[in-house]
Amino acid sequence: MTAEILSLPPAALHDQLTHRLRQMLVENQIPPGAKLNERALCEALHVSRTPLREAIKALAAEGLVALVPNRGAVALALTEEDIQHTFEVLAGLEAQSGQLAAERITEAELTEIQALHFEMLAAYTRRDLSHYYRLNAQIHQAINLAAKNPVLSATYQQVNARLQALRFRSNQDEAKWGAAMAEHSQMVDALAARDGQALSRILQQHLQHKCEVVVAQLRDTAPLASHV
Amino acid sequence: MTAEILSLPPAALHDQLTHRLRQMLVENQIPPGAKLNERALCEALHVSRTPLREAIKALAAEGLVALVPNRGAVALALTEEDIQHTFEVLAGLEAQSGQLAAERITEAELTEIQALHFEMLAAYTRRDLSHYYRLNAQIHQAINLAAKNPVLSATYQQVNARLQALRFRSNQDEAKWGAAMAEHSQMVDALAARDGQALSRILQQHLQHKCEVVVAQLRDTAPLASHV
DNA sequence: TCTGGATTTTTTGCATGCAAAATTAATTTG
DNA sequence: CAAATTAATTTTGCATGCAAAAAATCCAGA
Repeated sequence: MTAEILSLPPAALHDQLTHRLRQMLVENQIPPGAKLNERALCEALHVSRTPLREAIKALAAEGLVALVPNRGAVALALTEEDIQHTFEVLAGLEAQSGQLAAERITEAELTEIQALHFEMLAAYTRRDLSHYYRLNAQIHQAINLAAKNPVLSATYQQVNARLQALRFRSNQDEAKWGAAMAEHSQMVDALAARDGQALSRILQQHLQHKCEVVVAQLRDTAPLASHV
Repeated sequence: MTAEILSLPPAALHDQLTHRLRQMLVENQIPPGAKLNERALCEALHVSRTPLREAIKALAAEGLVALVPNRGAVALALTEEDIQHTFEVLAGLEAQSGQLAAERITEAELTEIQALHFEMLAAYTRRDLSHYYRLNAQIHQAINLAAKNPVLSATYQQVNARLQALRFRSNQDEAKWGAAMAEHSQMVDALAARDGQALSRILQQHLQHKCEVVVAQLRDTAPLASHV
């Protein structure tokens, strides 16, 4: 299984760097608005500037960093408007995923999603935010894969990555959390019933609510940092 | 209006190259499957390899070229399946654009789209394919802009670019063309009525039909090239 | 102490150089 | 003569070097 992978040449350096930097951005190791200093990153990652710069250009095309002429790259810093626009697109992509997944999902895939859902219920019951988030992401990912459209998956991933950095610090309040959990239950029911319309609607709502949570949190925390 | 643009420093070389190469790919000056030879492109575009390679990495992130380890980049060559997946995503994005445009379009924007529609009717009547295509693209673009979501527009553009190369050589038959024109009339009506649901449905159908035309054409022409 | 401007330092952007891999050509061998 | 090696050429991938732009520092003068 891994034999062919081992026989392949190791991924090109610029590709490894793209992944590594993307991870750093998504995990907030490089916070929004921070400058990407080439020399510093080169030393930290033990590479020369050429492949690093290539990776940065790729991430710029993905929308994770912004290029400022003669001033290098800056980690994506979303305004409240940007966040709403991005969630709106993501909601559309998830709605479509849901629609298609309902049509194309296999029994095995459905079973796995149901299992993940129960795991998430357990994490919710324990108020284990970390596991909850991981399972949440896995479920959305699974629905996406069930739509059987790699282009849709790739597009979804790309847009979603821009929001990951935000959600890392989002721990919602009790009421919202319960509502999100309820929506997830509805999602699984709709999937089991192969009701694409319903699933689509629920996902759209779900993302809308998630957007509200994120924006609310931003309003709570941003003012503290604004006078720095 | 252009004053501030003129005062800005000229766009970075790698950025210019990204645009230039994207154009070459979209206009089929670099045909699908063709290798992007760095030396050749450097000489043709009078630049060194560094900014060229950066541009190629950006286009790879956009999905317009594929990177093959140690073998450089290859212009995107879509299989029939890829085309269907891509059209499916594009249809979803346009459907969302239509939905939002119906809610957010201004009178002025609607008027302009109606004007473009009549221009397109004229081009259709003259069987002027070139103008027809340009106006068609402009109308879809205008609907997209009317949705007032820059993230949606950017995502749409990126996915659409992958299909542009195909549509350049697509001149559909009479019946299909008439049907497409009829769909466009329905689109304008739905927009005027601010009926997002209807517009969304029509756009989805419209893209579905366009996909069928492109795939049919591919089946007609591809076998001729397959024994080369 | 604060401001304005010149100078130094840093940083970015691009060109070039070199080694490894891949491709092509040449040569050998059955 | 064809298949298989081997050698030569090309091409990619990465590191380094250099110039222009930006940022930081320093310093004079109010």
